This record gives sequence, C-alpha cells and structure tokens, in this order.
Amino acid sequence: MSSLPVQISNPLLDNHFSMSEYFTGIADWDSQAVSRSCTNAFSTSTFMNNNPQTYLAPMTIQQDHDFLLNTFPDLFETPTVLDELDQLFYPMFNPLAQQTILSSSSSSVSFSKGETEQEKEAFTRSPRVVAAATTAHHEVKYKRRKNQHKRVVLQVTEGVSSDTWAWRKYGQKPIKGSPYPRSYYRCSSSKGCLARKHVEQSLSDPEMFVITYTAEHCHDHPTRRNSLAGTTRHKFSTSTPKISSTTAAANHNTPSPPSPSLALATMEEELSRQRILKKENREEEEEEEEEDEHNGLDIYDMILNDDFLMGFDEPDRLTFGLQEAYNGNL
DNA sequence: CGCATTTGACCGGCGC
DNA sequence: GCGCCGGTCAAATGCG
Repeated sequence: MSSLPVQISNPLLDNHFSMSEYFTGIADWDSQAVSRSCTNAFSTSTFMNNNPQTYLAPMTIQQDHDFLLNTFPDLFETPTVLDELDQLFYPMFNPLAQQTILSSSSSSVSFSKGETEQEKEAFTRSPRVVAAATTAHHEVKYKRRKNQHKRVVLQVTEGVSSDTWAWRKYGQKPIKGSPYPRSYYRCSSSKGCLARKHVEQSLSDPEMFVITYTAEHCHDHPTRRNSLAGTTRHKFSTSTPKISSTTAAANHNTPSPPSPSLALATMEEELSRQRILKKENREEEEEEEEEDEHNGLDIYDMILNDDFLMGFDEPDRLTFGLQEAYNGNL
C-alpha cells in the first residue's frame, strides 16, 4: 500500500502515527490471515450465541462504520482513505470478531525516529490492542527482530483468544517494565509449523491480553485444534493447580480454572468434549438424564459457563468493547 | 506412556 | 565491544 499522507491520532494512546506507519505492511497481509480472522469471528459468535448466558448483539455494518468514523474522523477526510479502510477494517472492526487486526508491519514498519522502543511497547500493550507480529520466514534460527514482519491487531475481548489454532507453551519470560510475564506459545497443530505467539497482560488494563503473532501457519486449520487431542490438562479443573498469580495471569491460554481469560479454543473444545461426555453418560445413566432435562440446561455447560464466562457476563464489554475503548480514551 | 507446563540456561539482536 | 533484554531450548515435573 502506498503511503497515506494522513495523520491519525491513536485514540488509545494519544500518540500520533502516520497512516503509512499504521498500515505499512497491511498490503503484505495474506488474505488467509484476514479470512482467518473472519472465520474466527464467526466461530466465536456462534459459540457465544449458543451460550444462554452470553449474547453478543451484532453490530451492524452501519454501526461499525459510524464507530470507525467517530474514532478516526481524520481518516474520512479522504475518500481514498475511506475506501481503503472499508476494505481493510471491516473484517477487523466486526465486534464479533473480538480480535481486530489493526495493522501489520514488516521491519520497515516504523515508528518515526524519536519514538522509542518503549513507545512501541506502549503501543502494543495499550488496552484492547493486540499486536500481531508476523515473521514471514524464520530462515535463520536466531535471526530475530530485525527482519520480522509484524501485524498489528486490535482485540476487544478480554483474554479470550479467538484463534482456533492449537498452541503449546514453550516459555515464559518476565518483561522489563511490565509486572506481567510474557508467555510464549508455538503452534502444536502441525509438526514443523513455525507459527508462534506470545501473550502478555496489558499494562493499563490487566484484564486485557496483548497477543503477538509471529510467523505463519504452514498448514490448514486442524479439524481437531490439537493434534494431541484431549490431552490438554487442567481444563476446568476444580482443583486449583499451583500456579503463581503472575503465571496464572499470563497463561491466558492455559487452563487456570476460573479464569475468564481462558482461550476460546479451549472453551469450545471443552464444551464439545463435555457434551460428548454427557452423551455417554446418558447412555449409562438414564436417571441423570431425566434430571438434566428437568433442569433445562446441561449441567456440564452450566458449570463450564460459570467458570469461563465470569468475565463476560456483561455483554457490553464484549459487544461494544471498541466503543468503550473509544469513549474511554478520546 | 505421552503430552503439557514450568523454569533456568543459553543465544543472539540491538542500543549505547 | 559490551551489556541488556527478549526469544528459544530443553530438562524436570505433573497430569490423564
């Protein structure tokens, strides 16, 4: 994409980034990534809407547009910009997506000189912002940072990851300047997949998680999210595993039991697993079946939902997260 | 037994 | 060139 001569104000940080800085590299996005986002959005909303305790009121296209207009008024001064944003942002500003791609970047993406590493960090750690960094190729094992391609994504959810990949944690590091550690995950769906992500809590909003994606998946979405299906541990465990507070906070993708920040992938998987389990139980225990039916809701689901969705009992927080970000930071 | 997480050590990029 | 820091490795450990 060519540079856009429009300066926009980051409503989240009050920092100014040029359009070219925001969107440099968006052209590098493969359509796969975008469609993935959309797909995830769909699965997320589907899941949430299946849940009687949560309902995500869909924001109409017009609402999306209005919000975008209000949030980034300067952008709409130029029809060209508007057009490009329509193309680029609609899938991203879909509140159902919960994860909104803001920008991607290669190493050429730049915060102008004087905007330090700290500012970049601040940007990626700002509330409701997910920085997604993509390294096109890990040609050299330790060739990092410099040649990284980055993607910046906005996420309006609070810890629920909308990606449906299977991730395996391989490291955790304390990050300077942040009280929260950063957890490192690699894709476990396919052996040899270079996709990585790291997750850390937002400095300014600990309920938010900043997720940075690195490298692309070299495979399709797994039919099962985890090739190691069914072996993910601690899911919804009623006994609390010994996890330090910081660790538990950071491990949004790990099953720290009553954490609202549990990965959606895990939730969906667990729900379906529990339903299968329940079906099996039905065959074995017809009496319990009658009780379940009498109670109306699946007992398993009830328990799960209570645990999982503790942080999502306010639909506004999900549905209008972007609005909230807008209102709270302008 | 297989797979996940934890955690300290190690490696390399980057800024000074 | 050096030191800091982030990212990865891999052994240890735990759980189903």
